[in-house]
Amino acid sequence: MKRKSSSGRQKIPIEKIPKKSHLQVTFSKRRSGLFKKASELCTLCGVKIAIIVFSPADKAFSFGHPEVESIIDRYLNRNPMPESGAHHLVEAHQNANVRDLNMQLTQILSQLEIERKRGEELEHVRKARQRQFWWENPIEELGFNELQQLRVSMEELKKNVGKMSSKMMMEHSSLSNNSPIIGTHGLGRYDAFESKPAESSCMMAGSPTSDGVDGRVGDRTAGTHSEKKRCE
Amino acid sequence: MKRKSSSGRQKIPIEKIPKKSHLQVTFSKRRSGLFKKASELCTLCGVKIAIIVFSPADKAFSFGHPEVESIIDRYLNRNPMPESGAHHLVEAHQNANVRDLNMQLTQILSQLEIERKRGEELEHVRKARQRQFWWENPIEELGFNELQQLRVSMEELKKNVGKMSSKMMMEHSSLSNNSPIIGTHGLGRYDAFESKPAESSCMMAGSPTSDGVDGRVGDRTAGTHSEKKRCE
DNA sequence: CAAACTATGATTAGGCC
DNA sequence: AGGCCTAATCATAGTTT
Repeated sequence: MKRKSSSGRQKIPIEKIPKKSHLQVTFSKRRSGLFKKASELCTLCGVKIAIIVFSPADKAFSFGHPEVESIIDRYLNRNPMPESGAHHLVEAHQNANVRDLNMQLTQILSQLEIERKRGEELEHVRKARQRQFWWENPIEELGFNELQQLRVSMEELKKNVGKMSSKMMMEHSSLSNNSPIIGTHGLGRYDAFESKPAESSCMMAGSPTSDGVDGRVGDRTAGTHSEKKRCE
Repeated sequence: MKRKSSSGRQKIPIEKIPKKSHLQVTFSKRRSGLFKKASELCTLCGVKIAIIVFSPADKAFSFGHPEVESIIDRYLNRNPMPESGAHHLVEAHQNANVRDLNMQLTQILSQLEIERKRGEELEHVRKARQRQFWWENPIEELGFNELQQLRVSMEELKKNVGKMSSKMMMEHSSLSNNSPIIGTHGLGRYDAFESKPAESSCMMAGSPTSDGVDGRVGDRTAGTHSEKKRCE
């Protein structure tokens, strides 16, 4: 095996990177980092930010929340009065595509953030639950009433999972290639008790590699609570 | 002596900070961090960057190398010609992509919501199970497994969408450039920002600045503000 | 060779002064 | 606002594909 696979992050002097390829990589990474920071600042403090970057190859990269143009506009004429120039509508429409794109992107990013939090919350619940499972000490007393109730609950749950999984498969098959998500082999039957035949279509491929949640150090923001609702 | 003068840096969720004073501090710190990052990116890669931030109190802070205005100008000056047919196609394509992304995201969100509900149900079941005896009911385990698998799948999907989203951002960002303009402007001569933050290129605009307000007026239509974006 | 992943240490920022 | 102390996050080099 290897023991010391890398020397870790090195300090580099803040001066122009001579090596072109290296520069390109650094540029990409740092640009994303910058945009990410900006986005965080946006949501944390609820402020408006616009960033324009001209790459070494003179490409324009921009980040804007809510939109680059409105912020620029406000900056240029520090006159935050409602715009009345109707004659600019034509021009505005011409750029509508780009602006709309930006806006949608902003929304998507924000939604993604929310979704990520949800996922983490779920995982937390799952882990806690798992722990409980292990810890659990069987009690010999069991009321028939409660057992039946539990049974009903499980049936419901199973049904729901089945429905969901088939739905997911449907939607996924419409997706593209690089989604090694749900396999196509059925797990056969797990209808250990009264089950509807309809749900035999529920099949999940266990992908053991995808549980890298704990392995990744960065990128995960552990939301602790946040019961928030979506904005339609 | 001191034992543990602080608990160290804590993780905070990326949502709007409710406490006003805290928000102000965070804003200041992160803003300088952002500007510093930008300056490093400037120096390292020799690129032009302009950042405009409107503080919670609506003050304008800006960072620019070489100057905000020139960069803004360049950014704005590169899209007055709509009749290039090729661009139209590209934009349409990207819009389609984004729409598609949005659609998928919506689906994911709704699925996630369902999953969350199931999670709650599971929690309920778990609580019940704590009191009950369970050894003869394998169905529960199966259901749990399925749910786990579902979660894994969702995570995969989420990652996928995240990647796509980022890719879209990159593509979109680089879209707005298509005309090679002047690139020679003697950048790369400013050395370490970190030693002296008060360089000429970094200016915090407070209030006066009179600022000739060059002819750049208007050109904005959608004045959507952040009020409606988030539901807190 | 570029993209992706990992290990690791530099850097940032949250909680307190 | 200005530091200190840490933990969280990030950037980088090395490695892999």
